[in-house]
Amino acid sequence: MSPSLERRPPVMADVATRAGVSHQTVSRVLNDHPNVRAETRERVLAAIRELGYRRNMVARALVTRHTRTLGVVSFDTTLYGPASTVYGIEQAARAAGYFVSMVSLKTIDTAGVRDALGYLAEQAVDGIVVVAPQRSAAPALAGAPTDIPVVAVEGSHTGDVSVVSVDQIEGARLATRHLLDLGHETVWHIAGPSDWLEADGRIEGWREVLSAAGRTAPELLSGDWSPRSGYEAGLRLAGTPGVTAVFVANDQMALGMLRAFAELGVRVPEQISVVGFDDIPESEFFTPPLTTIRQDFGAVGKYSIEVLLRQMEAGAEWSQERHVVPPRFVARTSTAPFRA
Amino acid sequence: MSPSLERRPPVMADVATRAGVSHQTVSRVLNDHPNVRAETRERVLAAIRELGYRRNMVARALVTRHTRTLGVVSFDTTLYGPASTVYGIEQAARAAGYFVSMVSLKTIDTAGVRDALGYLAEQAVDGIVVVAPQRSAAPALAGAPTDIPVVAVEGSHTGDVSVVSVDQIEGARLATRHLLDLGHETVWHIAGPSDWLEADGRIEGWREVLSAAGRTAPELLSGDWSPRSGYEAGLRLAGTPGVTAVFVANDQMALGMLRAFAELGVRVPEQISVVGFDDIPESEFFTPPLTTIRQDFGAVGKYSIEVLLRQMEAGAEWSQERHVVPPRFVARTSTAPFRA
DNA sequence: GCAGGAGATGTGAGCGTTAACAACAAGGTA
DNA sequence: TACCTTGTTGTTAACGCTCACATCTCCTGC
Repeated sequence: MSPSLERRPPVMADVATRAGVSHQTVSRVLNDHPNVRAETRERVLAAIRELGYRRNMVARALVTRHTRTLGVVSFDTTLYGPASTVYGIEQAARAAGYFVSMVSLKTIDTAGVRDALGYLAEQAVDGIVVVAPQRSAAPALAGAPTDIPVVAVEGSHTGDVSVVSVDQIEGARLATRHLLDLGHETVWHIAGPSDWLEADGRIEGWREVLSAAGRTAPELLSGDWSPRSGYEAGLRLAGTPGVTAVFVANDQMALGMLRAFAELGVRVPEQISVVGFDDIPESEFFTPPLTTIRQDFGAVGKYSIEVLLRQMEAGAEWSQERHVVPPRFVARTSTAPFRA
Repeated sequence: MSPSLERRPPVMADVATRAGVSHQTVSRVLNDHPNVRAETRERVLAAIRELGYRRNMVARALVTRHTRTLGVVSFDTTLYGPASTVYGIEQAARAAGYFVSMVSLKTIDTAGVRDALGYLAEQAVDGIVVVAPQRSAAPALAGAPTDIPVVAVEGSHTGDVSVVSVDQIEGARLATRHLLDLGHETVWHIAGPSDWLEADGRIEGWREVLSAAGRTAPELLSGDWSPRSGYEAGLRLAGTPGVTAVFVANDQMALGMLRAFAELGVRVPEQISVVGFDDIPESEFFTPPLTTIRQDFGAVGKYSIEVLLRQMEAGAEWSQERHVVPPRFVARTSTAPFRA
């Protein structure tokens, strides 16, 4: 078999031969090195075009020790929040000239996160963003490989990794305060799963505003973020006397609650006011349109890449940063003044 | 400066020295080569553990010409459909021992897809899945690099790439037939954006069933998948006499329509029956719960990886495959028999 | 008119791994 | 005993690129 039959993609040396220069000059052109004569550059570029040459990033990475790839570890990217965050991360990363290698975890646990970090380290990514909103991910982050910069999104502040997150406590404050301002005596809360840091923050903000106003916090209910769990909480609340205002920890559970209330003939907002959290695209069209707290997931993704790039530049002695994105109150028609 | 201060991660040669063997033997152990004495293997593994050695996949990729990375090009992974599909792809890829490099496009156009494919080719991915449901992506796929296997998800069947998709036509048939079976004289349809192949398929199935039943198809309305566009279509339809059944091309637009009907006092399903498409997690809790067509996005992702891996094994002469995932009718309470 | 410097290009080594082949020991067969 | 097989290990050469350094040319200034 003739070796010429083995059609291999052209390499730098082929381009060099064709352009009548050395491979090093080709490299210079490709890397925008200043000291190349314009005419030579043109000749090299022409050869590249003619041969359909594409630089082998693997060989390049071997010597530069940079893959220009960032790793992203995330939990269930089917959910709107993680999906939006990862989308923001990906956009920002590409804008900065980086690729993104994804690892989506089905369940977040220390071993899962540690494995994911291990995979990515082996892949030699230049940096890692971990979107791990559960408390159980923290130990894995604490024991992360020290030679790769890591940024946590919505993660806990333990360990020495930088964190970018939405101010959950402030969001909960906004929601609770809004309901109190409408004249409600107190506000019920449907929390997220107990392992989630976001759920914690929302409980904290809710409790804080309530006690600052001298109100007693009602019994805490909680769900698992799903519409169904909100539905079940709604069924329970509808049978509880004296409930006039509910702050639900996310929009999907709020949707389930609205459904439960509709089935039982409880009118929203006339009888009970409901506030959600997240502001998913659907919320505006719920029945009734949901008053909620908007999280700017895109901004979170963007900032996480900013912080990560900064750490990558800083090299060995990066400093731990924290970036907090403010939430925003979005008024719709699922809340109304309290009427006895 | 002493060179020992330059703490570099250990390489294969370090492991070899420590274990008292050659680097090639270390390589053999790492690659599960059979011809290594058990005792030697143990010694090497011990050295690996002690040194915390991790194989450099970049160097490996340079010589094997395989990166064990798959590229995924997708459109707006914020949407439930693409997000779920990509999630399925990622899970299946990792199960098969592959990493996933993501490129999310903000808008799908020929240039965007071509660029994305170019990036991934440069990254030397072993295969590419393109989730490009728009017709305008097709030309880019047709001119895709021929040396990397490509599978299109929900893509058009032109060109020589393999395609995995949900049977959109059949889904539309199920929806339309269901409404006719309930006694409705005809069925209105709110289509998706005209550039989307899925929108086309749903129109086709709808038309087919209608004409097979000898009914005339009403004027075709269309939206952009967003709840708002469904809301606007709903406003229009509510003012149109004789509308008793609507098949909406996705659940989000159906949500908007339900909202419009609620505002105008049109009762669903008593006055108008509504069927959606997708079965997003929220649909079950709409007011009323939405009858819809479920797409198994996870299966689509899984099959796309299966097909892709098959093509990668086949090497140069792979054959074009098509895999169609059947949709499923999901009955809820947004539809009812026609009552004059 | 020639030293000195700046710009443009080429040469050789090395990144860390796997592939191909060589080498050697141990055991079985003629 | 000689010989061939089989298993185990080592040696050397790529893979395609960038880096450090060498070389050569041309321009400037005294």
